Amino acid sequence: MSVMSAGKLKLIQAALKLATESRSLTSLGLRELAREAGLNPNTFYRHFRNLDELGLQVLGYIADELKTGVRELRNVADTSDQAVASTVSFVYRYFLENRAATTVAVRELYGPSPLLRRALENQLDASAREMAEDILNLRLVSSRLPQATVLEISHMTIRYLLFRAMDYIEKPEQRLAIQQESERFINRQFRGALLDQLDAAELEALAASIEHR
Amino acid sequence: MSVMSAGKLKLIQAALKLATESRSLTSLGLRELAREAGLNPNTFYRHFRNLDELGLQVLGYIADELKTGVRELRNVADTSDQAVASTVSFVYRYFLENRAATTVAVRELYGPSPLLRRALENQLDASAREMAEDILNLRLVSSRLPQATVLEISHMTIRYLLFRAMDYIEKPEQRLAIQQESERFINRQFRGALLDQLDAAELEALAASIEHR
DNA sequence: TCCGTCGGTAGACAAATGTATACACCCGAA
DNA sequence: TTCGGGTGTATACATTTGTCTACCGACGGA
Repeated sequence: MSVMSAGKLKLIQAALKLATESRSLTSLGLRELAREAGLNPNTFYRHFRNLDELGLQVLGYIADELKTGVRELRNVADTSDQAVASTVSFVYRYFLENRAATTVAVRELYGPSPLLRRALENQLDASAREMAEDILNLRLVSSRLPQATVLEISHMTIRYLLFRAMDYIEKPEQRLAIQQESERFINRQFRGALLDQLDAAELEALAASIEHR
Repeated sequence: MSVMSAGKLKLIQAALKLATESRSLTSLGLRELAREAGLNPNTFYRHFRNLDELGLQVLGYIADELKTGVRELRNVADTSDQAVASTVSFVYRYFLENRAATTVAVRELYGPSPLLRRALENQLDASAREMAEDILNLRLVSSRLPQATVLEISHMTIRYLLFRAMDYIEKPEQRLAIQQESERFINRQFRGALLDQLDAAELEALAASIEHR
């Protein structure tokens, strides 16, 4: 994936552009693609067997883009006090910078091509596992929460943020609201889960801490 | 919408079928549609000006289907003790019975046509408002929760259930797990929100109730 | 120097698509 | 009975699509 001829790159970027602004990735035409890339239609065949293969390569391309973001995410969460707020802010800014990749991912996650869907699901699962690991390693939540619960909430959160990113991208005036709403989403999930785990003594301690506020 | 000639109905149902099993609604071809419906291509023009108009009418069609379900939903929640569990179960069974409409809704909610997206968003907003009303009227949650919070959680829940319905439909062996996971999702949201509202005294009461378990 | 592979182009083909015009049938109103 | 609108069909046409075969320049290794 790292070394790629100019034409192939042009085709992939053309696919991203068209998939974002007009159609779904699965319904792109070969000639339409070549036209957008400024290439001869037949050049397509030099790089891809068919349109499905192009779709997969596009997914690989955006996966690369998104992976670099997840790595940076770890650093952010590491150094931040308010991990949730800064993580949410970072994630959305990141989706915004990669709006084409984000849009394609959202559209194809439940789109018509089983191949692309599987690939995307695996990608999201991997991200959820990484997120859960980070949360556990950095002790961001009470150790009372079972690992499975943290993983489940990570799953939900990632999907939630991904879909909500579409609104974040397209409705600039709502960005702040979406960000805060997302923070509430995450906090409620973890607090609700924690509530299920606490015993009476811990609840009393919690009550005391509130009293001293 | 109620009275409709046979050919028009055939075309709409053909669109639903094709959109479910192969393509996105926005990428359907006029001839492909007529072929599936067993009609002459030109018959299309007797009922629709263009393909966008067909899309809108399909949305209206599935909105009708889904609305009847929401009404029944109220009755279920009314008579049930474990409102969350039975509601979730009902909603998923309902989506399963209307899998074509559900699939189309999921695909087009963030799809390429702004027209269809707006229409679907309005539909979901209306459902969320109805859900929030029901929750408040039936006193299903503590009155300490602000109305805005209930509405926000309703929004999130509806979107969550809608998207998760795709997996529910397509992965029969995971249905029970998805159902239980969805219940946890909803319960955590409400409990987490409640935790934010409680004062110290109420927390102690909660602790006492746990102790007596 | 030669030669093979890689990336790109040119031209051609059958097939499919959206759309226009014109024709045929049914059925209710005048 | 006649007439007109609603519904469906037949034919036709330009355009677009995917794909095939053939040609071309560049360039790296023998």
